[in-house]
Amino acid sequence: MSLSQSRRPLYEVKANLFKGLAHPVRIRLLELLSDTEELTVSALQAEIELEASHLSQHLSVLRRHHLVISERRGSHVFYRLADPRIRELLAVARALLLTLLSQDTDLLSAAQGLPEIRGADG
Amino acid sequence: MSLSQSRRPLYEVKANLFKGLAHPVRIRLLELLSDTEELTVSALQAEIELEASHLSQHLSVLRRHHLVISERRGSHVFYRLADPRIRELLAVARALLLTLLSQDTDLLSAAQGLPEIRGADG
DNA sequence: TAGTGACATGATGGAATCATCATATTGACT
DNA sequence: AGTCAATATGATGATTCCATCATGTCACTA
Repeated sequence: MSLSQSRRPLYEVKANLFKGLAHPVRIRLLELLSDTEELTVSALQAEIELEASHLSQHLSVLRRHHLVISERRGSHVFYRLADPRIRELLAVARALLLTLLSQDTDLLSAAQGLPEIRGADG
Repeated sequence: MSLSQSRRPLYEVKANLFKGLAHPVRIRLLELLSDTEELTVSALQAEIELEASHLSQHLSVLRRHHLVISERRGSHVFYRLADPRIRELLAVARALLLTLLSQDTDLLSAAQGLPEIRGADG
């Protein structure tokens, strides 16, 4: 079982990586961590204003995908990016999107009938 | 409605991008297109051995996310990457994964109880 | 314009993900 | 030990995504 993933073609693993990135809250969390090197859950929560358990679940997803590393020090848990390339990945994605957006202002608005954003009024 | 996406914070748009990438078949398609510049649906189908309509739906998703561009010439439809940065994005993702894999051989195997792969036996 | 090949779209059941709520664990302080 | 703050885990209904099948459209040829 341990190598079941490694045995799979790389694009399976890669899809899994992107799946871990495929949520606005998680993107936001990673970007916060891209800026600040290290943050506690409380600090993250203060930034994104999300219910604690909900935030914790997203952090859990990020951990499972090995995108972040958590470390408990005292009564707080500190999170940081698992690898600097993650920052790079987000940067490339941002650059790509800006290019696409400049090509077509409307871009993803039609994208799969954009699942309505909940909580954050657009 | 047209700018509803642009009005949203970039991480929403970015999550949407990653959502478009979050499927092994679509990753595979993009990688095929990364290698070959331009391919017909038939050619793609020959490579990935997928039911025509199923393939078409994934191509549809990629189109909606503006990741590929399709062009009909005669009785065939040609697909290519919408932007060279997409190739770059995949390359960064690959590099990141290789790093993570070397750090932890087991990597994503435990990731969210890896949704069993259907159709393609690993 | 009938027929065939190449793609695309629509509908449907099932799996996976998300948001919310309740509950459990861990550490600091008393 | 008891309590409170910080964080994580589990369960549930709603939404979204995926795979399969049936049908529809466009282009070429006869």
